[in-house]
Amino acid sequence: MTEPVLVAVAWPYASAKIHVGNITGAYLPADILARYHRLRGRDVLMVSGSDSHGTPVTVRADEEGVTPEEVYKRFHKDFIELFQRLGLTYDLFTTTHTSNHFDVAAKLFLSLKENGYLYTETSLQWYSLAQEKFLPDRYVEGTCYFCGKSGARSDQCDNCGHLLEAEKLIDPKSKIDGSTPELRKTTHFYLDLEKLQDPVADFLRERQDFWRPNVVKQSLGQIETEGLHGRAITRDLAWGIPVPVAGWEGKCMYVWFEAVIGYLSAVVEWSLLHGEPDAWRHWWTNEDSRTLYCIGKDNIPFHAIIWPAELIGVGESFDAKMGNDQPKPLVLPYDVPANEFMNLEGKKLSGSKNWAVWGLDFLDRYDPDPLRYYLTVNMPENRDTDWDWEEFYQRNNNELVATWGNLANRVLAFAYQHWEGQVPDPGELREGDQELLETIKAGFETVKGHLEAVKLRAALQEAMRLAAEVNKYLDTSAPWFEIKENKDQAAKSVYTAMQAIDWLKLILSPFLPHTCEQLHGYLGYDQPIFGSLTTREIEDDLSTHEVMLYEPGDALSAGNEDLWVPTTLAPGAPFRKPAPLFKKLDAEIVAEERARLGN
RNA sequence: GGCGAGGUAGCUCAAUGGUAGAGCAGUGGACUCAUAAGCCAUUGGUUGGCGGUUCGAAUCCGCCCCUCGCCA
Repeated sequence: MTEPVLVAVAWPYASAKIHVGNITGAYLPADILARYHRLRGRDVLMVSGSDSHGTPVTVRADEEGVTPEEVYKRFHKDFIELFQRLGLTYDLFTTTHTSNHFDVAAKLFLSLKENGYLYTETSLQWYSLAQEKFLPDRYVEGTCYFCGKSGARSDQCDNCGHLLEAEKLIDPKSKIDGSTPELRKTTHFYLDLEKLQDPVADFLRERQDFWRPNVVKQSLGQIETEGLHGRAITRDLAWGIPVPVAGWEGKCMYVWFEAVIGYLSAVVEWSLLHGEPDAWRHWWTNEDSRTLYCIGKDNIPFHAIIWPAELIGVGESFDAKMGNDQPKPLVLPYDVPANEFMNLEGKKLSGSKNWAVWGLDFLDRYDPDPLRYYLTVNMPENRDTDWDWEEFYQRNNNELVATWGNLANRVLAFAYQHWEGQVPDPGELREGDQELLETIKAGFETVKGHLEAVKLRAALQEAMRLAAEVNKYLDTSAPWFEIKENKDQAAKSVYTAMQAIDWLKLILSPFLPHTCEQLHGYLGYDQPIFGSLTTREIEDDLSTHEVMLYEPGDALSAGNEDLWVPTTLAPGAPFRKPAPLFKKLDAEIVAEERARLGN
């Protein structure tokens, strides 16, 4: 066992399709990091799942006349298909609707309760007489008593911006069926964030030097100016995890409280599926464990404040409930590299207006690596970015195809033709050859530095810059001239370029896994770099659920060896006939794709 | 309203008090192994606005404008 790295990825909510903004915001950066750490030989576990509970799922189910379970499963199935096709190496992609997650969430809830971090409070909530259930604030609309505008939510008027007191709202109506709700008293559990404020602030201050400023400053700023206040963690709702306390039947844990617990429960489920029930402790109770949370900026407070607060409040109690005699506390987040948002052609993404590029739809027309490339060079790491079809087209053709794909193809095709599928023997390398190789070798260090700091754009740009260096080298040495005069000299040039490509293949593989694997095969390797993704149907006490699993298999990265090093390409070794790695796109796709938007 | 992030070349971004840079696009050139790809050269900026501190400000301070997120 080596250094544990837990890549914890945002849980997609199971009532909306996934678009490119979701992918670049959280899922893709997670996979790039996971694959990088796999290459480093670390014990990587990347987990997530469908966030399957809560009111929006039940509302959709009612509209369609099906059960909430059917709704979540439909979206869940699509998530798995998308992630599999994109090559996102989730060691486990599961769902919150499993008996394991229910059990872990209950243990966590009870740990917080026993440790004195939960309290109860009674408040007034809207109750639908027609549906015989409570309604969340955002499902009740009425007329604003400040500006007189109709369509105001019961807690806030979007027109004038005033916060509203529910009982003063004029003519309240249920958004679901138009009936008139009434206010009723209800009691809920609250997480005592006030009590946890100081340790959470300390936790943030310890990390403020290396966390992204928008994550840490926002969180600390809020604590220092307003302080933290208790938040309700239960709801009057049937679709979710029952509150594990006698007399609380009919109430469930609130989704934002329960879904983040998935980062823990998914690791427990992975351990159970692999027949090592205690394995989860390697990532969760090991002080050397590094946990990285890949999320979008809308989720910052949950991951930088509330989830750490839950973990601090739980202390050693969860481990004790899992049956360990010498229980340890749970590991707090090492980093929360939250991304900003991606817009589309200058406007905010909107699912309801179909102003979006949907993941599965994209993959029906294009390959996964061009998507991964464009989403990485344009990743919203520091600010909001824009998906622009013209730019996608340009970057695909001018960068991915021209700089990198063409480099690999021109060198391997030339070598295959003139050396009959064997790596040329260069003999002694010339000064210029060695210089190029030193330049590319240095890339292992610079790209590593960027990846460790979670600067994925910079890492990929550096790798592409190195590919351009090889193109320059080829222009200078010009093996197509050398071969006419002296094949031995050409062998030196071609070998040097092949060696550089072999290294760049590894450096680029976290970003472009499909085509790098392909290139890896052309270069003559039989053992793949990475493992593969499979799905399985799991049956438990609650239901059945589909999971996606990453299986390292016999891949090079399956072991604990650090592969992030320049290896030597053996002269004389056989390699395979190459083919282009990427497709050049037609300029017409820009207009075609733009025409699809907003319909 | 409060807490934050961002605003630099046509586009995407870099530059933490010391001559504003890179990639792409644009323009010009020589070449041909390669997906008409690659290479060399080059045009292009009132750093959102106003004011202040400083010998010197994209950078520090104040006010304002715009975009985005969270909270109330």
